[in-house]
Amino acid sequence: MKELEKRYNAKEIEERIYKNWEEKGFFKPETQPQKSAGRPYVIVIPPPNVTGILHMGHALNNTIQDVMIRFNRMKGIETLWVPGVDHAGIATQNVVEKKLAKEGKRRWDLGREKFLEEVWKWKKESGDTITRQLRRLGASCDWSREAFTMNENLSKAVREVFVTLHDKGLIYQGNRIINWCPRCQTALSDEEAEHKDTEGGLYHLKYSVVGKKAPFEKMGEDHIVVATTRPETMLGDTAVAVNPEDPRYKHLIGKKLLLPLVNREIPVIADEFVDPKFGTGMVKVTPAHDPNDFEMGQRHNLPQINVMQPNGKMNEFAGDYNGMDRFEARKKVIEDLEAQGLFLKKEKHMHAVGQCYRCQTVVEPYLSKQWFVKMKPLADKALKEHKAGKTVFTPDRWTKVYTNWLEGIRDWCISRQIWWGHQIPAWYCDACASKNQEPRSKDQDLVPGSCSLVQEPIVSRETPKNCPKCGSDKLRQDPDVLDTWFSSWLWPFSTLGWPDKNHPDLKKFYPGSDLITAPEIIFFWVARMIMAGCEFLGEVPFNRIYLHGTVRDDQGRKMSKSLGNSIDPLEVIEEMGADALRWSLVMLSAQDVYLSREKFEVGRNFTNKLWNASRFVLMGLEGYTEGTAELKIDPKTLPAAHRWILSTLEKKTKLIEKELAQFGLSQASTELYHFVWNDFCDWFIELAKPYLQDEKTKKETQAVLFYVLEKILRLLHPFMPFTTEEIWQRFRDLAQDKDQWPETIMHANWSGNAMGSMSDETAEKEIDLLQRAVTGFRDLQVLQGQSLKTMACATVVHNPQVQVSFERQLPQIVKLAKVQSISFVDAKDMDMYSMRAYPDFSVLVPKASDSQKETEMLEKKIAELKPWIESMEKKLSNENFVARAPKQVIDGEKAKLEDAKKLLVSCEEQLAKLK
RNA sequence: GGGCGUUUAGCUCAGUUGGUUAGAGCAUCUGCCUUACAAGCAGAGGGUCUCAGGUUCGAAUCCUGAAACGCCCACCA
Repeated sequence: MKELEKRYNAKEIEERIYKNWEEKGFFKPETQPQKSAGRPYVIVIPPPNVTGILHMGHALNNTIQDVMIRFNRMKGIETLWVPGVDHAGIATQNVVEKKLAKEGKRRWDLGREKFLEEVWKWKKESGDTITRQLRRLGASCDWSREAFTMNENLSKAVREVFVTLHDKGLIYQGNRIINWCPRCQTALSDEEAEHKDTEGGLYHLKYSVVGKKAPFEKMGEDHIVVATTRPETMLGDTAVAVNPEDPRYKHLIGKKLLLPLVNREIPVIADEFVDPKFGTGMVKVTPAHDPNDFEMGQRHNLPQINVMQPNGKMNEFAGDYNGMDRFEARKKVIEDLEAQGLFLKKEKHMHAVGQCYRCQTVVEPYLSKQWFVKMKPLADKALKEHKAGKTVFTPDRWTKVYTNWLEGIRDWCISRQIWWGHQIPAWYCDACASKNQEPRSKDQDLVPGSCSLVQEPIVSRETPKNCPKCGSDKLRQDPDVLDTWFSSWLWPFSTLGWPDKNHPDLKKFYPGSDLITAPEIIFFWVARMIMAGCEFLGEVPFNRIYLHGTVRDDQGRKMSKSLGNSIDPLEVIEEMGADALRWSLVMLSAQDVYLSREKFEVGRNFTNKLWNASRFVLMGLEGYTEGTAELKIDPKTLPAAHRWILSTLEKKTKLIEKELAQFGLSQASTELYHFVWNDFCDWFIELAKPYLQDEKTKKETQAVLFYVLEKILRLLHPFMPFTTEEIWQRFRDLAQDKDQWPETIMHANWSGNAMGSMSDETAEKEIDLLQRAVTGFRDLQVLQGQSLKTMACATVVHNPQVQVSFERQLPQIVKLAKVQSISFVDAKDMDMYSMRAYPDFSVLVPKASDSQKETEMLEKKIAELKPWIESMEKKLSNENFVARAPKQVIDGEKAKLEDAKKLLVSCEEQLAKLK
């Protein structure tokens, strides 16, 4: 037998073990030896960005998934965890653009094709990083099924979905106000604009009534005042609106105003939207730069004047401000208005400003032509499935977040003006375009956007060669690409071979079981996946959704690179091992995880504890040749300590299984922690030592140690796969029935093969008594500042039944309490001793020379007991209590009261004698 | 403006459908290198369960209200 090394070498062991697992194909469902007949357990990974690196959020998310996967695999359920990465359109493009910027180049300098080559090159170089890091974490994904959103098949799925929805009329093009990121220069969906409360200004501007000039005399007569947060957009104003019922301004409706700086005449219109109570009750209307104004513009048939370029600089319609950045223009507009006496004031104003979720740039509500998905019909299907109980959220509170969003769903803007992604499968015919050269209206010229052709596009699964109308081969594909999430929302089935409806993986593994992810992406991803599943497969893609906490730093801030507060999981792995990282994360994951470096010590210390306990057990097994996965001894013949640990093992196993079945990972790990550390290491190993010395009990003790620790390894394996595998292999080497043991602990049954019940209440009571007695003696020794190794101690026991147990455990108590001997004495002799009292018994040690401490101790105890007894008596004499409380509670309280009274009497007697 | 969450020991958090003197880890203090483990062992101290009402025989737990902090959503310029 190989002995375990004195120190656990995480790095060496973990790398070696993972390599072996993967090479042997242990992660594939196909190689799993024991499989039950039911449905398989399937998880799809939330695909990390292809160029990303592993951060703590990933570490937590993937640890949880791996625990669930390994747990189910060991339960004998066929298990598949599909891994993969996301092309992450904007994010990846930004990374590559930044790289180019260092060489002083922009993407347009290269052109589309060259640029995409660069991105693919970058993907090749860094694309493996994240999956390599997931392996380091121990993730037991089936890498043979690794997917990538830009793979051939996934791209095919994207086209299939686009065309299907288009044919159903659920995908359409529209001129709308969307969120525009001037830095990324693309449209964003509503979800991609993060609203952040910002203190800005509310600027009050004066517009003159046509024919009047500053200085003005009366507001509402010769001029009006509008309030705006973005004064530079006034250059695109095409009206001013008032509420039709507002008596102050009724007379102005239909009058013309002179828009300053650009000197355009604009009408005063009446619209219900205007809230008379806000600002001045007059609203400047800029249909091309504000969603509300856009709506109003539609209602009143107002022109839309776009005054901004896609990069956030003003355009030629902004007159003198052409070429100026929007924020610069904001300042200049105010300065110029002030010079003309048209700037009234600036008020401080808190409002939510949208920011690009990829680069934090302030987004601009911007009018452009984009592709949209009509979401209502999809959302309705998902809601129907939810009402049928098909989507269960844990924790439950997220359910409402999910359904509320679906109920108020808005159309999804899916086109992006970037290059990295799935190009939209829509084509325009240049020949047709030039033939029916419709004169484009002025309005349309004012609307930028890359797909602003008037022509109806050809939407097709296959790239068309010729125009179906005129036969020309001069087809141009829509330059836009699809939102990254447009491929992600197909993930649960595109990774399983869809749109091939007969793909064996799809047939076998769809729908999946659980989705495990962070709540931040409920809308982006979770809800959309469910909608896609319902729409295209007619079935929700997973039944349970577990949303775990967010990883934060110890001040509660989100971990992020820019804040510099992130802890690199790989550094932790390097330093303490993946198991330590995993264990710590799981234990902390009851809710949001607040991290600091020291928090990982729990995991490090625990792996170390397990390692050392195993070392001890394996050393103690020297010469033992009867190790088997099953206990071949009748538990009834064993000493109480042995029966107790077996009983406790069984109890805890059930408890942990229950927790894991309902995503109680943190609770399960805490139970395990205490079982292994306190019950097994602190008590059982210590109790077992003398039995190992004795030839008569040696073998049975070895058998129990072997059995229990081997089961502990199985229970722990989902959480700390590496350490448990390493140790388990040593047990396997030792096992007599080696052929009964699978090649890896991954394939061993999680709770061991079912045996007769080990539950043993008598043993549990006996060991509980032993523990309290030992603790009592230890406590007294410390209190008295003396070792009792050479002293005879004593005990007083009232209950004859307890007396029997006590006698049986006496040698163990002597040993563990480190006292010379223990004898039973009469209560009347108690004054010769110091005492620690318990309900059933008292432990006594010879008195210290000074009785000072002794008196204090007794007085304290009495002071504690008296009020308690009083309140308990009151409680028990309460008729209502006796009438309504359950019998067990009453009996328990009564027994406890009796014990306390006895105790009080003996304490008082002793105190009297002392004095 | 809506919705949600949190508030328990110095710190981080558990606390299962209300029920036997409220628990753990870290930190602190005391004593130990006891041949598995000093990343350890054995002990100790430390809590008006945010506040105010209510329901109940009984509340950290249920209800109402308040405060503080945090998160999500929202087109009031």
